[in-house]
Amino acid sequence: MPRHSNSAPSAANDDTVLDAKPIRTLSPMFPAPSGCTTISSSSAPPLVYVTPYTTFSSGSMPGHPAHFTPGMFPAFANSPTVVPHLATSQSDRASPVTPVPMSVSNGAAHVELNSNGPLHATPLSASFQAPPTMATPLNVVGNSFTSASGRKIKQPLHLSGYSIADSDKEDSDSKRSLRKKPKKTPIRDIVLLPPPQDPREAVEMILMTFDAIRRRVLQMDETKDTGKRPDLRASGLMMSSDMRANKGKRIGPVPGIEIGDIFYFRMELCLVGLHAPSMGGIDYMITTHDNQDDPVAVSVVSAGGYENDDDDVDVLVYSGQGGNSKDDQKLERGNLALERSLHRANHIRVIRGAKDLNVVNGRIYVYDGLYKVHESWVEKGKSGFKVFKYKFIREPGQPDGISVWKMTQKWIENPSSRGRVILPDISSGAENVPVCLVNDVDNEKGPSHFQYTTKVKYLRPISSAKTLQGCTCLSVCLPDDKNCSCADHNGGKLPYSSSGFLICRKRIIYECNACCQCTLNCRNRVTQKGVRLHFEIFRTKDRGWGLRSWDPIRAGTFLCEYTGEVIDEINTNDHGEEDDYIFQTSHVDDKTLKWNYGPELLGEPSTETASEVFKSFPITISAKNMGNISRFMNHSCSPNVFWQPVQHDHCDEGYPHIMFFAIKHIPPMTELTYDYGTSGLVFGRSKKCLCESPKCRGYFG
DNA sequence: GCTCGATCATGATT
DNA sequence: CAATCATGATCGAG
Repeated sequence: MPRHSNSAPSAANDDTVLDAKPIRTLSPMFPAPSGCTTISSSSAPPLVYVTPYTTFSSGSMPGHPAHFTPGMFPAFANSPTVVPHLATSQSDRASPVTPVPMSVSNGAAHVELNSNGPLHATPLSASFQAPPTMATPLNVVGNSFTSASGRKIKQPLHLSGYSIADSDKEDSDSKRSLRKKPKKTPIRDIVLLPPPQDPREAVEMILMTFDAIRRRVLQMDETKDTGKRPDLRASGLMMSSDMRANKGKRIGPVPGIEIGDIFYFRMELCLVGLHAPSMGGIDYMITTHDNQDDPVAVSVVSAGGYENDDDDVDVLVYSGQGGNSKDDQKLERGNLALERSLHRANHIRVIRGAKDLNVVNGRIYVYDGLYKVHESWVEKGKSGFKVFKYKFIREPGQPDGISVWKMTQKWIENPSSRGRVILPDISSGAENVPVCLVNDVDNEKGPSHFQYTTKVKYLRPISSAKTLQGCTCLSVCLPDDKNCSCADHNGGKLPYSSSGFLICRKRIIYECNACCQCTLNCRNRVTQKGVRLHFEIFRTKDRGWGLRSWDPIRAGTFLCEYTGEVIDEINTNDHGEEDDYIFQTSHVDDKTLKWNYGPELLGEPSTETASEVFKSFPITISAKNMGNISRFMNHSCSPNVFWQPVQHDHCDEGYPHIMFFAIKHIPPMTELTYDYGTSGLVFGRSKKCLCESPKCRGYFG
């Protein structure tokens, strides 16, 4: 039961209108009886929400300094042309084919209505008020707003290498010179990628780019004392380039974000429009109601920083902000917004923090869907000061969120608690971690027989003119060691972060080998140590068996190797059936290419062009008769896994190890898929694709 | 040598 | 603007 179907909209996304039935009084906060709430009839207005996919009124979209053209970015040279879908309504623009900046194309303009008339959504610090006409959507993303907000812009890292000839006239010098505030980073120096039409694609691209920059900054900064916080460096660069999705606050679901999505940094939540404050736990917006400002909460992050109990997955008791155990909390800011949300009964997004021991800081954020505040009260905290408490209850009918995470955590602690198990370890102890075989779907008893192997079986002894060479690093290879020949071999830098995440896709990664002086603890030995995650082979609805993980997986994490028999040619069996377990390096998809993006945004020239990096290798592997968990990984045109050639025990560069890594953060229990690619003109070998991706090519293999 | 908490300094956003 | 359920580094305990 994968929760993330590529095509099926979640129940929450259909939720365009807030239900008006919960009626509550404006129960006074002071004094409040501890632990109880007053419910009585009320005239509290229902809050109706219109999805942000309303059309833009002509001219409401401000001029945007960032232009891109298809093909400007190398890897998009053969991508479909970006459709300038606002061109018709933007006929007064200088250029009729100005593509839409990402943050605007995702539809940040929205309006809220209630039975009493329009309820205008106004950003907190917006200095303008839109005319209160019902028909006009209020655009909260205007450039004038963002520029006038006066936020401190950090100069980005050196940006060069690309230029955009087309400079905007709207943001003229005269306009700019009037402003005293620090001006926004000139975006024209950065090439923005075309915003994908699909909101999910847009969100994924933002997160992927963020993490690519973050990893690269981390790698660069390791040798210096300066420059901490790669997450902030990456997000600052992206924010100043307006590379973000779903800008502008909104109530309810965020396009492209699905329940269960996981995040590793608060800034990721900000970049995709899920939760704006970089530290604050409560995000709220000012609405107007009866000509009065009325704050309502839109999202909260429950990261366990306050004294909360978290036993029930559908209930969240959230503490108000402020006080800091040194003072009474006050009914202001977020606390006031939550109180107002109680009465307005609007949906609030909840992002739950959870412990993940695979991560250094041990924290992960899970989007858990929409909740409503059902009660509030005041109690004395441990320090004796007043603390606001808000009881959130999860709206029914939504896909499982944090409950999936809690379930898999239990299984990891005690694998026997996993039900519907056919085989507790399909590898029979060959892998470091047992691999469950399960079937939640039908009565199939398991895949047909094969020999489980963690090693590749070569046709003949691997021959190479060169012999293995090793580094002379003692103990472990260090990032600043100029004498490390292995770092040298990888282009001067160690290819993995200190915690073992791949930093950038390369044609081949060279890990330390048997000839190296360093120990097995060396960070340049990742894939050679084998499987680290809790995988399970599971029965899919309609695609046979598949692979997924109990652990949440961070982008860049090594998953497993494609093992099997190296073969010369693809054989059919006695019955003329094709070998369904072939791996070839024939095709690399867009998303894998994009994985390397980011360093370009840092001003680094692309060192290797796509054609060099992704030139195919002669190796063909069949996992039909023998193999490992990789043989169960299905194809998808929107994959979450890619392959990366790695060398660590021989030098024959035509026959590298094929290692799989996570493209993006992958929630537990999400099916792992990679792009099988197309073997070109081999008719008859193509199979109908069932991946349900909006970008599905329709066939593969 | 580790892991785990507590504490601290430095933060970006609205 | 100042407040904020971040981060990562550092230090000490176990």
